[in-house]
Amino acid sequence: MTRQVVTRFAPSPTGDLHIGGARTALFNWLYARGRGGKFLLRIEDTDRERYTPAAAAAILTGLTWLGLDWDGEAVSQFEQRARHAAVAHEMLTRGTAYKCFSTQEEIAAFRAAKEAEGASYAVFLSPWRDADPASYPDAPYVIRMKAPRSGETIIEDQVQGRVVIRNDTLDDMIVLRSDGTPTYMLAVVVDDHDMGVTHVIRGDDHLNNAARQQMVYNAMGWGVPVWAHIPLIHGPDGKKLSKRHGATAVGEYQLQGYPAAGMRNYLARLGWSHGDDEFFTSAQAMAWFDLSGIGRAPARLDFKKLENICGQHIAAADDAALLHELQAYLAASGQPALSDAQRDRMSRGLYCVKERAKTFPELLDKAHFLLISRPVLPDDAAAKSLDPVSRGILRDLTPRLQTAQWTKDALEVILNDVAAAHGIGFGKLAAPLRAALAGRTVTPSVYDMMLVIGQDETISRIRDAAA
RNA sequence: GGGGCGUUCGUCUAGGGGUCAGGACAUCUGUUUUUCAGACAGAGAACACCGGUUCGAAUCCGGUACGCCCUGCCA
Repeated sequence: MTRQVVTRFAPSPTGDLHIGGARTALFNWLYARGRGGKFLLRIEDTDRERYTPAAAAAILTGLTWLGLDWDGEAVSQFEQRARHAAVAHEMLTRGTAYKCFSTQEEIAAFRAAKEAEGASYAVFLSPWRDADPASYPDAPYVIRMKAPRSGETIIEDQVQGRVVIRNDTLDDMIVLRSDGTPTYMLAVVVDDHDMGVTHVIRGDDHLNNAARQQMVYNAMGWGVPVWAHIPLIHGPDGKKLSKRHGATAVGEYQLQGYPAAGMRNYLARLGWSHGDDEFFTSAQAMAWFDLSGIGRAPARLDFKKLENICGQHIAAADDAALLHELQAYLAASGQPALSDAQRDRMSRGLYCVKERAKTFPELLDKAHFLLISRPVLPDDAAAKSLDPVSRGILRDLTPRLQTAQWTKDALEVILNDVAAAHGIGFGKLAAPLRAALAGRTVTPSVYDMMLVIGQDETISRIRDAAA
């Protein structure tokens, strides 16, 4: 019988949700959700000096915006510290860990001595590893894992393959500090075990750590989870992602108006592939996602591709859902909400603007003609199309429009007639009409605009411009 | 220093002994005898390097270079 899949995302709350972390969360989410499993969240907040509640909240906000829902309550690693300490002491009684009374000065001296012998670096070998408890001083101590000194530790990684690490390159890592608090290496293992995590999918910066952690599983006699270490994301220049590359926090993407579905699609495709599929829904991604599709090389962020994918998602979105997300964007970015009238027009006109927008700001810009109210103020370029001759043509147009049937076919006949009557091509008529209707030179089709804003508004706007 | 991982068009990637090395984004060039925007069509563009195994290597092996990660009483 196969166990239910349980994955987790375990960020440390040191700031906003990082784009790389977001992708790690996405992979875990996709893997669990695609298999009817559970996706858990744990905040690695054991470092109290760096912990801030605001940072922890920012991570939840980021995940929520991305649409990555987790099962149950987010677990606080810090709150499990008593359990961690208990496990460290159990390792002591099992003989898989020992008390080490070496001070940091002694450790530094040990290394200095080794370096003097020629080694530029040496793993610390504690003199207390096999010491008689009777010789223990009454002094602070740490608990170190009694790691195997020879042989090798093998990580069967679903992404990296079989990774072999010689045990003599690893030291007896500390599992419990002298103040009684657990270290990360102990805490992750205990928490993952306690939470029933079956698959650990995380950044490959943890690949080496996996060997140490596997030793803890073994020391406690626990089953080892399935490992999958995914490569990190780099900036467009191939260097490690940093503030210098612009947006690194998912919150920034939200503020820039990228749709969440597009973000998920783009992020999923970064480092993972399903043949040549580029554009897909989250439901498809869940069905397709598998560890075997993850690559081993780090990927770079490509904003052009992100935009392209987002544009496809906006174009394919259901109008009502799109309008809803657009309003959420407005609220999140601190912009004024849509009035009832604007929302009404938007829902009628979305069809002719959504195919040309890659982000929400762009969508808003393309929808300018249906957001504004009279009088329409033409921008400089549009004003040039409204010369005296063109205004005369627009004046000839209005009577025809007043008696027109408000359908595309009927309007097409009228516009062509008027253009012909003035001996000009359709384009020459469309330009001033566009300027009158939208005050812009770049707009949806003039027919769509007339249909969406309606007969009265169309005629009024033309009259305003022709006056 | 030691250890681990990586390297296919500019970018994301497919491909895992025999392929004209495929797709997507981006770029360039065309087309669009009624619309700015765009849409469409086409083109250029890659197996890091050096050896080895093999009839045959982008694919397997070794090395080099470069990059990243780990090497904390951080996570």
